[in-house]
Amino acid sequence: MSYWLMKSEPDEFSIDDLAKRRTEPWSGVRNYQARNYMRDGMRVGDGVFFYHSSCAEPAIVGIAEVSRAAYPDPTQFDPRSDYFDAGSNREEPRWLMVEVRFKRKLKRNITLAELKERRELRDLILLRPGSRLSVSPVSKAHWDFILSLE
DNA sequence: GCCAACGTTGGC
DNA sequence: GCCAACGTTGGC
Repeated sequence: MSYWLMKSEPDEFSIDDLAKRRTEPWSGVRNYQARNYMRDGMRVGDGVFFYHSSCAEPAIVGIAEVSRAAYPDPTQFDPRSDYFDAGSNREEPRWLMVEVRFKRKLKRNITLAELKERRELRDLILLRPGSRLSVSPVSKAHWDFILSLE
């Protein structure tokens, strides 16, 4: 079992939205590294930290799990979608997505500021300078440590 | 293959 | 809204 962190802007899709929907196709990832993590790494049942980005208080706010492994993201084929990619095609889809299922909200939000204070987390990909990956791996040690902060 | 220009991300 | 960091694009 592996662990991951996925970013979402709460104005677009928040942990409360996921709680209501129960499961959500994670469409719109248009970064090759993030796609490769989904394709090569993410398996059904993997743990996911749900992170709120681009907001007043960036933080890990909840836990989800992978409920479906990578499959082609249909929005790449839809000319009306913001995520349309004219360079992709159905025979060889360029972009993939996974589906995630809500597990629970954290008892309290663990803020980016707090994560940065913890020496134990200095290698967390989220905290690497300039890291903008919307999907990134989390080691079991980091996963367990972050949960211990809850 | 290089690299400048451009667009995006995301914290602040 | 600013801007640093990064990825992508496209001319050469």
